[in-house]
Amino acid sequence: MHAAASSMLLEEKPVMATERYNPRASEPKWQKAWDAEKLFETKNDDPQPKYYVLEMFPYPSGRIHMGHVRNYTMGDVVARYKRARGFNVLHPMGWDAFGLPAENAARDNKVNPRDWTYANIETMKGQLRTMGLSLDWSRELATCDPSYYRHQQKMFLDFWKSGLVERRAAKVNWDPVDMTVLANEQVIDGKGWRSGAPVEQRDLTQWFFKITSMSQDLLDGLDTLDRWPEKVRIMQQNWIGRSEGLLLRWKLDAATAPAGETELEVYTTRPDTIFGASFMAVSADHPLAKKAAEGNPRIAAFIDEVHHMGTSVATLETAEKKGVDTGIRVVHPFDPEWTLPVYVANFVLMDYGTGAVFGCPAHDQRDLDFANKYGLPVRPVVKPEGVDAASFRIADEAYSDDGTMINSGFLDGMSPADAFNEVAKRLEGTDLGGRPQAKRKVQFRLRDWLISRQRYWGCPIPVIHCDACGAVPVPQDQLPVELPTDVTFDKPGNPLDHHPTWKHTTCPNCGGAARRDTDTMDTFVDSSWYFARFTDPKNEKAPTDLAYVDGKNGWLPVHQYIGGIEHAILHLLYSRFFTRAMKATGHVNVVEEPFEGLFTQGMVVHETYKGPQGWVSPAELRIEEVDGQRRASLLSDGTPVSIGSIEKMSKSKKNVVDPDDIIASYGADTARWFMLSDSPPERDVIWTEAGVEGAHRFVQRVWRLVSDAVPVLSGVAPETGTEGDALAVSRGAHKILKAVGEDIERLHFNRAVARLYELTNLLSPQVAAVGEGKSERAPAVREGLEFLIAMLAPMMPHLAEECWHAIGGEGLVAARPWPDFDPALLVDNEVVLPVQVNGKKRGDLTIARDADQAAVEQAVMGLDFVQKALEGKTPRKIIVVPQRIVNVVA
RNA sequence: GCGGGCGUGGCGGAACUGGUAGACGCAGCGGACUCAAAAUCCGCCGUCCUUACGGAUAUGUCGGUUCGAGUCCGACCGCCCGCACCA
Repeated sequence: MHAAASSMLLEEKPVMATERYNPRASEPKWQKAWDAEKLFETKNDDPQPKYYVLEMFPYPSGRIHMGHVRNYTMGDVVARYKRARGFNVLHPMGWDAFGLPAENAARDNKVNPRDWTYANIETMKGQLRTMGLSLDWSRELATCDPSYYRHQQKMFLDFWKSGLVERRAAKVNWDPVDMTVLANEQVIDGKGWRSGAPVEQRDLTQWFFKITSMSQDLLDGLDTLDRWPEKVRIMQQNWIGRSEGLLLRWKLDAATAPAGETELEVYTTRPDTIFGASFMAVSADHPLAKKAAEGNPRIAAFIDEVHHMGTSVATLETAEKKGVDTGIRVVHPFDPEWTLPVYVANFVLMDYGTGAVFGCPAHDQRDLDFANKYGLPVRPVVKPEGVDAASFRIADEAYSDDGTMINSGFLDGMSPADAFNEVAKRLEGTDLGGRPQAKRKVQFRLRDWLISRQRYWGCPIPVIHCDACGAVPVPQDQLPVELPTDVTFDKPGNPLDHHPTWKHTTCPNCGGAARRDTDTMDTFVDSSWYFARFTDPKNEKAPTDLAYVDGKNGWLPVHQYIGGIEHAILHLLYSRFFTRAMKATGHVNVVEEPFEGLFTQGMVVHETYKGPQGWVSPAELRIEEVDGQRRASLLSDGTPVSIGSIEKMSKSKKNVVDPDDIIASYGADTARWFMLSDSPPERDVIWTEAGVEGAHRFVQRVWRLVSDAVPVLSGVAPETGTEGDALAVSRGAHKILKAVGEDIERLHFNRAVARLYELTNLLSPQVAAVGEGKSERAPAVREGLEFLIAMLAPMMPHLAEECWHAIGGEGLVAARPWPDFDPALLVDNEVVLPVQVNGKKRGDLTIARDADQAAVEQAVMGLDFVQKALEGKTPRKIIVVPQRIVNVVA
């Protein structure tokens, strides 16, 4: 048995007497049959109830991988199942086609990004077709197509008009070699991920979507998403990061204040600890810090140091709390005699709150570290319950839990929550410079969405810059602003900017010479509305058709969205924002939440192998078992290879299995079945050769079962059994039919798979029995077999068609309804009750289903094993849980 | 550090709202068929004691609630994921 089992199977010829199922012949045949019937083309005005199932669309990188196979198989099971259940199912597919890899390919291989992308789409589409997915290809879209992005440009302009778009200066990561902005993830240890050059913080004027204007709404909306994983909702909640606090202005001590400065505004969520304050800390970018640095080289040097501190996670994590005293002092709001120093500190962020905080060392770890370093006072103002106020001390660990106020004048004895309100109330009523000294403020962590990218292969921002008129929208009739095709990638920087003519145009306003915006949109914009576009993908007039996009006869929200957990925050949050923005601008009717149900599937993982020359792919090696130990060696020359840990399939570790190879050797159904077996869908699945072979064995087993059934069941009409073995068969089949339906509804595919194994195990001997002349049960067996085929259909659709055809079924299984179970068959007249004595199981009792307490008690006491276990004692009580269990307590 | 999740046979995993722990699959072992092998079919398969019948023990560890705990509660140990100076 070796990893490259494909070659073995390819040599196999159907020479045996028993005909094996041949997926290579069957699968294309049934795919053609579905296409010919246009079975999966969805009509918007079909009267049946709508069901929209969507898997996250792929980036056209060139080839599909096993993660796609898993994702799309799950979606396909749901789609086919719901279709069988009588829904008008929308199950579309498209391409997230803009992005940097196309530009890299263009630079490295001298191919046009468009050509590269469309060639990849062709390849991948062919691969997806071999999987036998029930997709409506007539709705296919690619985000790089002007017919798609023209509408995106229109919506950008609509959003702008509605105040949801803003152009402003922002600090960005600038790679001075590549001459482009980098995303935070692309900055590694303070250096550009590709150029390796130290990244600079630059102020650039950029376009933003004002997602923060919807912070509260995006947060509240999470509560309505009860079919989302808790985990994802919590991640989004933390990302939005709501906090309630106080904006509080401290008066500067006039003797120490720089000219023209009179106050310092801070944001705090702990105004209750105001009597524990011992210093102010401002960010290096704070105006007051800049003022203080004028004429003070020490402060200027410190600010400079902070600016050059790396931005990487590692740097921030280990960075010591540092600061420098500005010499400025502020006056405490409740004690004019009490002044506190103002520091510039490296741990204060300019873009959160006001860029300034008051430090309360006793109750905040950062402040405590800072205070201990600079010898600042540490005064506890909240004490835990049961601790003496006079002796309560804080050394190295700040106290941040609840308690009672101490050392705080008029706040003493209050709870921190009451103290918060008291301080807020008093300072809201105190005048400073003609305004209340404090104001309650809800603050969010969420930042506005910076969408400008200095890239070529993205959606052009439809704006013209005129020296006289400023930033002017491109008029409707000039949309789309299309990307030029004659671009070069040999210079660093933005090819759109380098293009000799593209950016030069005239101002739509004044007619004077003007320039196009050469930035393109973040590709997350493209994926923030594709699910809406699928509802009417050919519409040339508008992004969506209001009659079909949502509302009474519309598709949205997506009923079941399936994809990777890696999109838990950005893609899903952006889509939630975008849908709200579309509603605000009239592109959807009512929907705010685009995805009603969300499922995040686990990854496909595989063992890794390492030889003397580095990582080795599974296809290059052989695995044998020697004395219970698995050993790997190279196929080529037998060199031993060490078996490493199980990790996510990746090119760098070479632990990838190509879906094409698997489908070519085992067929799509085997790959699909394996993806659904064993592992719960939300968990990682380990791809193993043994597992695939197991799945393939089952395919053949089902085929054999049907082949055996053909001669004896062909002319038999299905019927539910009423007595004897026929009844037993029907009981089993109906029970499993019910369970599998429920499992699929809950996306518990692995359990559905286990039950289908059970049904196969149940039917095999029955088909044999019919063959041996026990024909009284034939109708029941026939019915069970039809159930099996119907239930296999969403998972292994080709095999199901072939089986259905073989037993003389009419039409296509894919077009048939899901069978109904008979609830009457699910209840037995007799039940087997486990009998416990003192909580330990001692045996079983078979008794009438409706036996009452007394009857059960009497029957139980008559059992030998109960008497034996009681050892002569009299039971104190007998607990009977109807149809469940009996427990005799002695 | 904060937040979330998970610990069940050799392995992946079942076990509904507390009610027979280990469904189903993989691997393994034994047998049938075969000249032989593959494929297939039948049987066994947590651990310990016992020839067997049967018994004891067992869901990371310790304790609790309960007639009864994999499931609920508390403490601890271990692993995984997310966030991370957000005042």
